[in-house]
Amino acid sequence: MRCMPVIAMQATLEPVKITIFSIPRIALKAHLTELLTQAAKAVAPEQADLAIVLERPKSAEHGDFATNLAMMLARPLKQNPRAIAESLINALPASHYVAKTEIAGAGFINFFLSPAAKHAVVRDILSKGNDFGRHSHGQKRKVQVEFVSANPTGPLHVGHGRGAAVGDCLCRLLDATGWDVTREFYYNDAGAQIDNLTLSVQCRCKGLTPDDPAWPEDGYRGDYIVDVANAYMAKEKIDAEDKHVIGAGDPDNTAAIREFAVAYLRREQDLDLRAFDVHFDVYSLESALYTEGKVEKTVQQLIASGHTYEQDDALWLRTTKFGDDKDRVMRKREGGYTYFVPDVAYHVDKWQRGFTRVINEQGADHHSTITRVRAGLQALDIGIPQAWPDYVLHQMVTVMRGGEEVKLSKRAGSYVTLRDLIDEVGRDATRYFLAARRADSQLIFDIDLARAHTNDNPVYYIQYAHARICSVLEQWGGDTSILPDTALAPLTTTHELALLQRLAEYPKTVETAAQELAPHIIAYYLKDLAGDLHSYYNAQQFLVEDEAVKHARLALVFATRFVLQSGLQLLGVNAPEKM
RNA sequence: GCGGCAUUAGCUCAGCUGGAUAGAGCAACGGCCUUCUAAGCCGUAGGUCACACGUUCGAGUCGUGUAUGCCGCACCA
Repeated sequence: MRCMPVIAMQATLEPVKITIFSIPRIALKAHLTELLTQAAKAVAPEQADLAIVLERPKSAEHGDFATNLAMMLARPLKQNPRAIAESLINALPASHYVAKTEIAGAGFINFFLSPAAKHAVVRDILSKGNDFGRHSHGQKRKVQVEFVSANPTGPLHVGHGRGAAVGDCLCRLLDATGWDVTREFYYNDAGAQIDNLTLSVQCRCKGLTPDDPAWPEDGYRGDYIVDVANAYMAKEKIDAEDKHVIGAGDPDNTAAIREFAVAYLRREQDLDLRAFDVHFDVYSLESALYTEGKVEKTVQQLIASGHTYEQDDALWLRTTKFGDDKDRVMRKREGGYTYFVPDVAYHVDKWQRGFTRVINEQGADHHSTITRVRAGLQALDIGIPQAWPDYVLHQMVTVMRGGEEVKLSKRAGSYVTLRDLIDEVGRDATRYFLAARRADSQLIFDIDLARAHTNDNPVYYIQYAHARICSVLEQWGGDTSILPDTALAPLTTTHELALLQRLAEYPKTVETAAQELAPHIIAYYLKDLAGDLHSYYNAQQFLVEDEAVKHARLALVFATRFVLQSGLQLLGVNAPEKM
């Protein structure tokens, strides 16, 4: 059958009568590592410090765990790897958890776990419920995640949507791994873009259109500007997050227009985010950094640090000392500060609030700010680490509809907004599609696919797996509280073993996704898990006559349901009980 | 020109600290509903992992170079 593997059976296999309540995957791995360490000590005492690597083979034929230890020892021992592998296996202590070992390929040692070891994960899940897969590695340390941070100059577009989906999932992942997460949104409500917004609204108030010769060159041309202008002229009341503004109705009152327009658009963005089920703990305003004197204070400290200089009537920061390719202007010739100055002040504020870990999720088109902000923080010399804060950058989103690209252009106003997507394809599908790709690769959002209620659509595929389980449990009608104590010995088919294996990988998957700040790993895992469930479902009946078999299978799918729920929750996607 | 990201099946994309025969989904073709929801399953076909060198037992993965695409390179944000 298999191409010439040397099978070495363990001397003692029998007494698996031992009760295994819960063997986390990691403990199993540690157990095998210990066995190998002892074997290595016997075979190659000189190489005792060699790190033992155990990995999960891609193919089930290669067992549940494999090690390349024999290959690593081949060179120092000057022996054939397969011969070394045989010696290692002979020196391996017996274990209840190991059913079989074999040598394969160039000298891999494959481990096949006993059924009891594989079943353990079901008990583990059913005792922990939705907590299965959660870790406490974060030790309740504080982490702040800043994301979206759109300028209040227009509705959120798809790019912001990607930031919202990815950022929110990051928060959920960090929370699941034991961090104390603060979600923060930074509004750039000061500066030139807001002046431009104010001017654009004012022009609309006065009846100008973008086609008019008097229309400002960089003015915002979108129709939403008309809405803002109309609301202002109609003296509407805006209830924003932290203040209430009433339109003055006077086209010449620039200050009033500015305040109204910003409040109006902030409210719009808040509503969009709420519809996306994304919520923030803290909203920070750029304007507040000015009014509270934090910008000025930072500037004074930078000057005091000696890293600034005056040239051409402007104030410069010597960012080249901190890895930038050229120095940057801090205070412009006409007096105002450039954007990165309040941004540095903002990050000083974050640091002083005690966030030793900060993650900024933003579009890759803002990449250049990273060096500048970090340089400013380093120049202050207040003990901030060089690589602080962390950044997660997402690449551009291209929206496709009917096989054609829908162009994004904020200034032109003809772009797909986040709200458009939510309305058209639904919240779940939008969130899934925007979070299911690696952040640093460009994303093509296919509206037609996302809104398809067919098996093409991975969102429904996953949700359907969950709904199927719920349906089975409902038809069974029994009390699920008996399932955690069910004997699992009847679970022996390849479908069942595959599902058990997948479930056991969940905690590691969550940990990896959190560590790498990569929510898409969860999305892919869920697709695979749903696939295992669907295959199982089609291959075998769960509600069978034999009570022992039925209960064992129900325990397995019940456990699967918890993991599907937990994973979907990490993505912020619903787990419907019926579809 | 400089910097960042990318390049894997016809299309959209995975591929964990280097490991065994590179994987899904869609599209194509062929099967499965008197049985727990066919929003599902099973099978077939589809590849010079952009290219070239290098590192080593072993490279899609690491290094250097080249090509192509996107993004950035303001006294905008």
